[in-house]
Amino acid sequence: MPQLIPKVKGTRDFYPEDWAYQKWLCEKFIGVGNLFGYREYESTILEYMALYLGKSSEEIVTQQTFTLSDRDDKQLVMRPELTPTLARMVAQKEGELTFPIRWQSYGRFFRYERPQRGRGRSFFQWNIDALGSDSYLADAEIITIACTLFKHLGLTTEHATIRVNDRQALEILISKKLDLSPENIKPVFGAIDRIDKMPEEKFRTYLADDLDLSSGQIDTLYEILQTADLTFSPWLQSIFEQLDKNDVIDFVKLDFKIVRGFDYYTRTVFEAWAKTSLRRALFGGGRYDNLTRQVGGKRQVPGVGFAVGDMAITELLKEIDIYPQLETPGARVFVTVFSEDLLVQSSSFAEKLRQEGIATELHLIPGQRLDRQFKYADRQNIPFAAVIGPDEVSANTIVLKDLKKRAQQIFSQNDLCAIKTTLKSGITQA
RNA sequence: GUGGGUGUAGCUCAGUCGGUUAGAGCGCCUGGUUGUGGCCCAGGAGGUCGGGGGUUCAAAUCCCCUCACUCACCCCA
Repeated sequence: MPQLIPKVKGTRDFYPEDWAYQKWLCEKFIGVGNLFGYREYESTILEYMALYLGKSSEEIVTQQTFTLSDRDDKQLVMRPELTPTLARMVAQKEGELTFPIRWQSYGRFFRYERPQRGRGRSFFQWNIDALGSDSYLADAEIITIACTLFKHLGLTTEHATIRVNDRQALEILISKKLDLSPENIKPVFGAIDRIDKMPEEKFRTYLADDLDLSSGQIDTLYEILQTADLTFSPWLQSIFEQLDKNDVIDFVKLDFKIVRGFDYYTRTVFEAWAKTSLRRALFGGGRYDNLTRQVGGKRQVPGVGFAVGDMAITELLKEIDIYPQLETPGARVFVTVFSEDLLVQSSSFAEKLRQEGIATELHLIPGQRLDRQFKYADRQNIPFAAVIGPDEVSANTIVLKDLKKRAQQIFSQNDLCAIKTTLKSGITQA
């Protein structure tokens, strides 16, 4: 006996009921995008490594990609994210696109990480981006879309929050107040999002020893981070005012500790976090104003967008108990086969129903008893069963049974009109 | 990548100071009822106890390795 070959670590199988959920989730995403006029697109899953080097997050590219070589020894990567691909697609056609463009995409992505709750190696991600506008309005629209997604999924400000920051303004503020040169600012930035993850003493030692900051600079840094308000960034102020007008401001707050690891973000950055025990970012995004040029485009096309993975958001829906109960669409009618010599009657009746557009299953196991056939139909959640036995054949009728209501009725085989009506309304009288 | 936990039937799990042929509930199959599914009754199938190695007269049980899952860290969707 051959061994059962396991599925690849960190990947998932989607059985019909699982897939029904995935489709539901996808439709929620795309539906929100459509509401704002975003068009769908898709691209390749395989990309060249060069597309990501120096632009994306270094850890993701060097340690968390599935890589392979093609037969010409070119290094290929299973896409870990979509934004560089989008930038390439835009750069390729920068002369013919009408800006601003609003695009969205839903697809599969791969990261070689340790699988965990809300994190796998193969996952789905919804990306939504606006390119060609350098106005704060584009950022406000993108964040509004994120909040609308929350609302459409049934999530409130109790469940999730979006933390927003302005990387550029914070950089200017810190380099000025700490008197740091541009090359010294990056490591300090990298350390900022770790401030809550270690005790203050330890963090101060780390800043002093590893980043060579004086105690005065460290005090100033603490002071800046603890007195966060919007005055440092007129840009963010405009965005927040617009979010207030869009009635989504309650989902959003300023947070200096959000800097994000992706190198291409230039200005606005944001992350959504669950407020429950789930310690996972639900989505993240920001403004990337130089990315098309970094992938070889001639023009600067400013962009802003974000990406939502399916796994963390699914864990959240489960945790707060709003994971939807969905039915997998199957047949409306199960046509039983009374005996093998009457198979032809049943199969031609089944075909007649299908020609009327009614989803119909014909019994497939020869010689099985009628009670088993009913049991099968019941378990499959098929609402109606049809019987054509010797009595029906001689009278040219069928028996149609409503399995939910446990009632049945006799119809002429030719009276498809009445049968169709009954299949919609159900059988009330036994 | 680092550190914990778990792995026994299709599912949920009992069973370890090592000791006959490894158990339960649910599910599944067959029959009771050869023209009717949710209940009931009777019977049945299904496990190399995750895999490999070791200790022992004897291993699901003890030891080592490995794999899978899982939680925390890291990072992030």
